[in-house]
Amino acid sequence: MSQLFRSELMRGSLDLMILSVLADEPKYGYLIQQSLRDASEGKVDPKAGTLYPLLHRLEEERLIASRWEQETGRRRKWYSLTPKGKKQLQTQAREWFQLADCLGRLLTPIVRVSPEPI
Amino acid sequence: MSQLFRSELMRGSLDLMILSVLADEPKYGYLIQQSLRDASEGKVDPKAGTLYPLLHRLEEERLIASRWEQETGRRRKWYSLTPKGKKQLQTQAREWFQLADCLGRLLTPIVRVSPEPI
DNA sequence: AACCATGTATCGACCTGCTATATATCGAAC
DNA sequence: GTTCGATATATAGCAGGTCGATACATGGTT
Repeated sequence: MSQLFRSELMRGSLDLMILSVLADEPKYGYLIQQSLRDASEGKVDPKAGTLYPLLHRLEEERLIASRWEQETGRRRKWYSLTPKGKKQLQTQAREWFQLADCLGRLLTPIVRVSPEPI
Repeated sequence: MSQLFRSELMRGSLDLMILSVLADEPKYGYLIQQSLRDASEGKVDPKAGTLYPLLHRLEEERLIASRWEQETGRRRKWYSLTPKGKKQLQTQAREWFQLADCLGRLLTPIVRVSPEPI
């Protein structure tokens, strides 16, 4: 079964993941949590105590905007990317790919020597 | 010119980078710093206040071992991977590639839409 | 002699994710 | 009809890592 990533490994990537799952359409917190879990096959699963403060921080930075909705009786806070957020997503995504390149180059000879045991 | 990565983005990856540059041969702190800077084209450049506490922590966890040497009059503390450290390097490297896969899948449609401007 | 790169080390500040806890609604099972 | 689990948002306090600033010392160059 897929294991959770160490939280320390994801630090600094989580906000990027949030922005990316909001790229297509607005989502509310609980749905964002599910989207991440689904997209990562269960390996990324931020707890509520992690997710909501992060959303508040992103909103404070004007990268996302929120709106309360009450369609079916249950109140939900829908988050969407602002133009600034879309720009930030592009920038951070490119930065992340560059870091991935660097680490990939560092690590490739290492895992090549000893492949993962089944 | 190449820019430094945000420190938050590298959190949780830096110890992995340290282990990887020690994979081939022992190095002392200052040399580790240079190795990372060279391997990353200047994008990864941990400060002394970051590097040395990290090395002490890795040593405390028995992932690396140290030995003072004074060949040319200048005292240097040489660090080398322990067997436990080699194992940890393998494990963390594979974990990192998995995370890279996840984020890659999340981000690929985003950067594909708007490629990096020259 | 002054300066700079080298070399190791510690401290407090800051940021971010965690656990634990709180509140509330909805649908299903009993 | 009420108990329970999933849904849904929120806050407080804690843990851990990177930073800048600072300190000290050596070697080579000018």
